[in-house]
Amino acid sequence: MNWSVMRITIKDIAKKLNVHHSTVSRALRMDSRIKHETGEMIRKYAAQEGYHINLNALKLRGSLRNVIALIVPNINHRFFSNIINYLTDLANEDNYVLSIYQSNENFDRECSLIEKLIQQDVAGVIASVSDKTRSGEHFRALNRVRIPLVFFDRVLYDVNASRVTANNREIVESLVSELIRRGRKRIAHVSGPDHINVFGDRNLGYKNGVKNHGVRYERQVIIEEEFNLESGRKAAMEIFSGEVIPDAVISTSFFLSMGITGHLGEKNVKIPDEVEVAGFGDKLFNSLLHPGIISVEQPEEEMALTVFQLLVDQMEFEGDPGSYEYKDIELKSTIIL
Amino acid sequence: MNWSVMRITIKDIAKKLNVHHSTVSRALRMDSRIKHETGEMIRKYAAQEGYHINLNALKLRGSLRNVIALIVPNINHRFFSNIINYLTDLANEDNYVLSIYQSNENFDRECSLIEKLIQQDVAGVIASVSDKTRSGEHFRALNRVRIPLVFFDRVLYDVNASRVTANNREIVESLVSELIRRGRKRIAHVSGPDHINVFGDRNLGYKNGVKNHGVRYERQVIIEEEFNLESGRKAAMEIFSGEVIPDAVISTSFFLSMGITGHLGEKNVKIPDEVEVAGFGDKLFNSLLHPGIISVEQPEEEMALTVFQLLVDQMEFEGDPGSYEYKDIELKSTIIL
DNA sequence: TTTGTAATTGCACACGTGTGCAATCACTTG
DNA sequence: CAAGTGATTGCACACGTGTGCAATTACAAA
Repeated sequence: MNWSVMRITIKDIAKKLNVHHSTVSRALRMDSRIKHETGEMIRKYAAQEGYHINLNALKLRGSLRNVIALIVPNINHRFFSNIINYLTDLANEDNYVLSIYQSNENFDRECSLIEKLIQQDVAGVIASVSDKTRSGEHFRALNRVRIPLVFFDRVLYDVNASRVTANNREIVESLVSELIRRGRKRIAHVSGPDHINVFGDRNLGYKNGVKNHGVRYERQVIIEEEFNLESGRKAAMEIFSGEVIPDAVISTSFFLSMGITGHLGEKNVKIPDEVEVAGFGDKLFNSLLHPGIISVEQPEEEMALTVFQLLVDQMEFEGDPGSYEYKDIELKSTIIL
Repeated sequence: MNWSVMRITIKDIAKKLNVHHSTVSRALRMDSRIKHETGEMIRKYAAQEGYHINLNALKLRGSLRNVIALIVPNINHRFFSNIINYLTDLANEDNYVLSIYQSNENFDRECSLIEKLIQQDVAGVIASVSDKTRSGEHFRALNRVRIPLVFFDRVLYDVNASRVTANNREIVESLVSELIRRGRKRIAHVSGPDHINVFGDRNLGYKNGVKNHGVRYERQVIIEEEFNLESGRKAAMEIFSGEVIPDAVISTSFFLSMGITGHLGEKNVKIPDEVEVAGFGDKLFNSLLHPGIISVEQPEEEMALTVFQLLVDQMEFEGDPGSYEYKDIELKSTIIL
């Protein structure tokens, strides 16, 4: 549709009504300097002709920056889609438009997305990085052009940005304690690679946990591939194939939990009697899957709120750029029994 | 961060290197008319200074339209997030950027989103409307400014647009047949209001189905509020409270199914022996919830592909605007036993 | 009527980029 | 050396909007 009939502009309106385009501009913006009568005539004509202001012109002039970009690894994930829900509401309340992008756990796409955001001159960026991302070099481009940036959940530490995370290490330590309190002796852990802070922290929490309680048994399976039913099943098979099998499993993701409980179900292992399963992932789905499952509820709403406030704080900061103090905030998750 | 250090532009580069900005522009675009040596010097300097092209300027000139906007009612929904996954890939392959927006089932937000998209002059719009939307008046604004539009799933018929839907009526008819084939005599239906095509079609399919088979029993509960566990529970309570209770239930949404099976579970009703449950919703989650559940699998990937092709077709159409033939395409869902 | 003042509108420029055309330059050929 | 030719670069304008300032108009007071 390149023939795209030229959209009507203030100049077109001005020409028709024999006024200057600046007069039209003022009339539409309800500038008090325009005679009421003239203004009404212009506004009426504009409405009748279906005039739409051109935001690209405003953005070019630098008089409009109303886009907040959100980059998530995968929309198809309760945690992220819940965060998105909260953020859209918050952005709308403050008259921002939230543009949502997903990297699809693809590093190159993350890079090109960032470049595109810079080129568009967005007002701010909120990001949770892909699981392939190991360095923040590409995000530093945002620093250079002074676009405010807030990481959440999966964060990077080699970039100037505020960060909001959950207390992943701590909560897994607590999970271990809780399981031990319940009499479990052999707790296994199915998680992701250390280079992603979320998993690294949880892995650390697991190790600390078993160490704190002087437990000998330690069994951790790191899933490098995608988290899905299949990888969860494979992990479960691996864990439960040896001679000494665990009596509890902590899983780092909903889909892994699914795979694990699926495998156990096939083997007729009773949950939670024989093996207790605890995991991250949506409370609702966890409880639907298995009433007995212990789940970690992440502070999603609070996280969205905090992220948004930090971003706005940065966007509205007026002082010397170098003097802005980025913040690292850790929120508390909850264990749902 | 209003102090936002002025981004470097081609004019800045031109000034530093004592050339005209048009020369810089050409050099960066690898125009062959620029002497190789000059070009290299310019590109080197630009890279070193961290130059980023300003897309807003390009968009203003009209020489760039690379944004496809996607409006969904709710991202927090497997069907939509799956579609989003497919669409992002497709858009990326064709060098479009997919900007995702959610109306949150809010009519006003849908309106203002559309207005914003027009103001930004996006290349095309893909939409699935909110459940509050009854008229397409606000979408017709896209027609007026000639922005290509494709509806999917929840569509409107009073707007010039292509439409891609699943065979909702037909598949529910088939569901009814299948249930009857399995010996069920009293099939209930839990669904949404008629004014949304998706539900209207399914409701019709249900009615046709029972009529086709000469079944006397007909029980349909229309949920006007949000679809969630609670509304599903309430519907189940309503259906199973009377004297004559059904031996099968068809549910129109995953969360409703959840609520229904939850209620039946509490009453110790055996699924699928005593009551068979069939429903729309993600195959994966349905089967996780209850192995015995019958689920309708919608052709998500095919739908995304079709939608995208129709949009591209429209965007690339060069003929007389009035002569473009919008298409209505119905895809086939599958019943998973 | 004249002057002064307030109300109203017009003018010119800026934002960053690309492009048709003219101008300059270098170099070859006669 | 002059002219012709091709390579290279500069110039001016356009895209749509907003704003400081100047210019014009209208109206009231003297």
